[in-house]
Amino acid sequence: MSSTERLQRYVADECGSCTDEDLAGRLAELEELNESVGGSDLETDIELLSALGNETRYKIVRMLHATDDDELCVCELSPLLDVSDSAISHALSQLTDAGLVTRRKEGKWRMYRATPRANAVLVALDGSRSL
Amino acid sequence: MSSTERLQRYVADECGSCTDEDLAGRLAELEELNESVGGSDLETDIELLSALGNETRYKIVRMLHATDDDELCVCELSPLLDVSDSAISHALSQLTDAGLVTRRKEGKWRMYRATPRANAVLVALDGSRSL
DNA sequence: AGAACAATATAGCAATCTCTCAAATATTGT
DNA sequence: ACAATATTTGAGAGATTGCTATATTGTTCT
Repeated sequence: MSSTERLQRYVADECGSCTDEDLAGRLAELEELNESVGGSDLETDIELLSALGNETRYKIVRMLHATDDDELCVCELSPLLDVSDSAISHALSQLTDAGLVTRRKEGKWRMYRATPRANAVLVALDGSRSL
Repeated sequence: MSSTERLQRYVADECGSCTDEDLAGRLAELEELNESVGGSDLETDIELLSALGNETRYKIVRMLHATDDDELCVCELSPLLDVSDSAISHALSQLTDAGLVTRRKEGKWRMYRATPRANAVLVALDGSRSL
């Protein structure tokens, strides 16, 4: 069974009396929808979301977002996260790749900071909780 | 090596001349930070983010967000996603659990709709892309 | 230069995820 | 009731993830 056969049945169902042009129009609409979604930002967004969608990484970004000092070093994150330093470093690396944090050298310490985009997403999460 | 030893060295480093009270204060600050992060919304947020952080599911929510009709049925999503109907159904189920979509029966068709929260997160992603 | 230390990179393993296939459920039309 | 159809559910295979342990890099201090 072709995938579009069911769709045609559905459109016909919905539309009641519907010409073939209507069907074609609906198919074109859906195709357009599909193209609008498959934009170049898709991969970037998914990388961001899946990076944030993990307890260790989410907590890190939350802490960076919430701290008064704007930035924290690994040595400050470590005592608050029940994973190894190695895991924290991995997490920070992935968060950096995803555009959620930035890194700065300070002597032998590395300072991490949440990006504006990370802050925007967290604010949206907080603001949409009661919707 | 205790985890807090390194932190104490760091705080001492940063602070220059620092009393033990200062060290204790900083530790208390970090502990407070940690508690503020570990709130009850943590699991919900992570479920939402990891649900969105997958190509199939992200595309579904994007399409539901973008469509003029506000809702779509599986038969409309199917032709646009290179996975089986079964996979789409699994994806929709997970998105429902995560609070990103809602379901409505319409005869033998099931209509899906993005939730306000899903829309808010997508808007935040779009709005923060250029930051 | 060498020791100590902060952080990162590599390797490997266990757990989880994501898909497909097959079977089940629910609804409509005959 | 039966057949057809739309979707869901359950099971299982292969890919991916997330961690730890170990080795390595880069920095500071003596």
